[in-house]
Amino acid sequence: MTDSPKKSASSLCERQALAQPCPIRDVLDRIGDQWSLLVLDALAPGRRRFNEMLREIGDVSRQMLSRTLKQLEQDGFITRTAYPEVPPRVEYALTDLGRSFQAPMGALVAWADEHHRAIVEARQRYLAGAGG
Amino acid sequence: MTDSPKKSASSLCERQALAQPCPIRDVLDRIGDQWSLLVLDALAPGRRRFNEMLREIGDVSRQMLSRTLKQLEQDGFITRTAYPEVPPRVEYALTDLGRSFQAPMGALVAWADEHHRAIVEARQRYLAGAGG
DNA sequence: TCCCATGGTCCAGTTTTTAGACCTTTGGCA
DNA sequence: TGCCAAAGGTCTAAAAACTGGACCATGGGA
Repeated sequence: MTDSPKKSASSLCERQALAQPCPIRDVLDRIGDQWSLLVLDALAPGRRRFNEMLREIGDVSRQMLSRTLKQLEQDGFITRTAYPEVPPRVEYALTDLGRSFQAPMGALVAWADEHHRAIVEARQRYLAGAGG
Repeated sequence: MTDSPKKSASSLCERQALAQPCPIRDVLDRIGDQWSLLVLDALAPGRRRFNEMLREIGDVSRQMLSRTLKQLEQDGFITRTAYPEVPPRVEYALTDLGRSFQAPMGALVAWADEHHRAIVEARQRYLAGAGG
């Protein structure tokens, strides 16, 4: 085939040909990183403080948690409320937008839960057959 | 520290306290990287060759595409078929497992599409208010 | 008085990702 | 006959991202 340009339209953008990035690529850049989903999930039950999330997630570094929270706040998924106390208290909570994201995230989690076994098995098969 | 165990049960794992990682963390580690979702999506319409995907995704490096494909194959999302031709031809395609993943991914994409505007607005609000 | 806790930031060292050269083999073209 | 292109990767060096831990300011408790 001669590199026909008729790449059957995919749901995600084929490329950000235009300066304007496509919605999905744009969103994926945020929630597709290592921590965003975990953070969003940690906030699902309710508001949380910084160190609380740090402990809860467990393997996220302060810097990444800080950065992730900042980005999620920037994109309107969460709110940040700082109380002028000593020691300082800062609480993070989901916005309506953030809560609305729980539906697709839930679908993802459910899928993962349901198919985890199949994945583990595939992995073992692969290692048995190709990797040793 | 007493490490109180009363962290309100979240849908994602709180921590991989046990050697056995929780399903979701495990799955997220794979599809939560920079490229997996894009690759999976590129394969949604049908089988694809390596360089084809490289061009289609556009901003993925050869190495990362190669690595991502290998991992997705390892986890049973896709198959790799090499034809003994010259120049070599290798085709990648979704497995049943991979196809089953399109549902939750679709939910994610739909959400992104629907809420992209809100996100962009939130971002602008944030910049206007806090960043300059 | 000293230390801890809070929410971050900063720094240095490590890991991951990138861009680009390179590999192998055969066909097309001059 | 000689040279380049194409395919699907791999390798390397440099850039970027991430990590762990120190550090900041402040007030309460030991």
